[in-house]
Amino acid sequence: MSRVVGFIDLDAYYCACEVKQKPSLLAGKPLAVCMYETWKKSPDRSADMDRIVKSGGAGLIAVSYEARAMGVKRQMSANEARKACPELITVMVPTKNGKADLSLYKENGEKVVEILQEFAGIVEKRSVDEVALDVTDAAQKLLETTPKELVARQAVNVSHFADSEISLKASKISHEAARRGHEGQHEYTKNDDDEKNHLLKYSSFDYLLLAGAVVINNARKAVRERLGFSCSAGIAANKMIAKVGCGLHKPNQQTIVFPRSVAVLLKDLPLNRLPGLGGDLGNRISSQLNITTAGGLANISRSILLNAGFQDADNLLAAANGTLDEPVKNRANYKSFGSSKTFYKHPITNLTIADQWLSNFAQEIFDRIKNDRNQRNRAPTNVTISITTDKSHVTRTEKVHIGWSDSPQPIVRSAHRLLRRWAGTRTAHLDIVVLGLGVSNFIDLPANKASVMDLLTRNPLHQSKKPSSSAEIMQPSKKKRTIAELLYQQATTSTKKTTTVGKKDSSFFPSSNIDPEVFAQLPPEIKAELLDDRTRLLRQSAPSLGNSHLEQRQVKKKKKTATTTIDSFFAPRRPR
DNA sequence: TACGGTCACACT
DNA sequence: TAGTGTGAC
Repeated sequence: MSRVVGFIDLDAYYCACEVKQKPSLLAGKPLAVCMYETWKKSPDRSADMDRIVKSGGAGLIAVSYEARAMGVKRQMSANEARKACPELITVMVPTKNGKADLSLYKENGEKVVEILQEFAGIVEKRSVDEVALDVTDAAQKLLETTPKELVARQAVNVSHFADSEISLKASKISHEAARRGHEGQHEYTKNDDDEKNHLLKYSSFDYLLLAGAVVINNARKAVRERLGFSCSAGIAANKMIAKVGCGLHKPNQQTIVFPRSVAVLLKDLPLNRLPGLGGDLGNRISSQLNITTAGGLANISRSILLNAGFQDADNLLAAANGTLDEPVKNRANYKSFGSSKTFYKHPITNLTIADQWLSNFAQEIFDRIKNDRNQRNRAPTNVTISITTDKSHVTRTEKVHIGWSDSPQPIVRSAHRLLRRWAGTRTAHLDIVVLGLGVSNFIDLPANKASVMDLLTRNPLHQSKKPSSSAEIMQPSKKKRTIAELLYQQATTSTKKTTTVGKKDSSFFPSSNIDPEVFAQLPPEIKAELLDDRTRLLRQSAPSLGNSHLEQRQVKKKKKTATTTIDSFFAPRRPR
């Protein structure tokens, strides 16, 4: 069953966030946001401070359309950019605790998603500035209440069409040129081509797309009016084509791709503008099969693709034909949070410094967790550190119990433990060039903080088996402790006796105040987690056998055996 | 001499 | 599962 998908991309988003901070200074100006100088120690600058820098600054991470028009490119450094465009205003990214602080952009991005959720049943947050919406239902409703001719007229008034001359011209230019800006990138003005299009006969699905375009336009208008952000959009029968359509006219414009226009749109579209083919895979396809466009790929037979070693031939062809139909995911928030920093010029050499940074990261991440937890009653269960040296890039993960804990300590301790797991016996010259920390694997929490603590905490005054009222359990005989604290105590006070893990539940917490009966009733995965924590903590007190030298791997250098399939966002998971 | 900091996901 | 690698913004 065909869907109506809108793909929304916020225009020069980081710049727009900065304009929102200081409109009188920045609105309408050629503007770029640059990185802080990662190698220098300088005072933090919070989001609300004046962060305009007249010299210095690292690479650009966002460029306003005004600046793009004057030749400023994203891969420039701030100094290069000012040279190319003397009137350019460069704003440095906010910093906190000695690293970039992207919360200004993240928080605004979440507000955008909240607004968009009013307009679509299914909302997929794809990045800080991109959202895909399934607006099929909303479009249908609109058609039920409004004459279709009127809907079509409204849509035509605010939309481009993918098969207009100007759209097709935009489809032919390169990936990089599309970013630089082109003729199609100006505020919408009506053109005869689109009017002509309107005179064509619409199919019933065309009307649905037109209705979707009206919905998307309303959504964009709401974002602009309430938050001040302009955005561009594509409307099509699937996510991938909606994204391609979105790129045809920017900023602050939207483009409809009718099914009949898909082939002509893709015919001369550079191959690397197909999502997922912008990197190695696209390059390999291009060079091995001697093609440069999506249309060219569409003409290659499946067997030739397979013979050339592209196992994902079916999806590649579906992408090239515009029929790849990955549904819009119902996910409006992140699946993981992370924090990282490069130390290129001054690599981290010892555990103490690394510990400090990890603690910083943990605090930042924990702030996000608390916020997220209050809104969504969920918490992560995995902690991962990521370490890059000259020679290697590795990650190390372990389980963590956070729950409703009010302290970042569980994350800090995990991070420090993982660091040592990586470092092994080596204590000097760690040479860490990039250090990162992340949390993932969110689980839903019981809505009520008290209830979980009550469940897991034995209260000697109330041993009865009948379920206690919360009023009863809310009067603890002594201060309740978190699971982490209990486990920690357990581990550190326990003798080195060997325990058969997993054999008899009730013997596991002899000196803790977790009620064994309660523990026995816990879901198996929670049990396992607690037991894992415990054994790990016990193990921690034993001398660790450094094995980092065995774990080191050569940094991958442009292996041609990359197996990545076309953009995982768009490609259906292959059956296994 | 240096794409910064985060994301999601496929594969094994 | 934990870990590696790619791709994208």
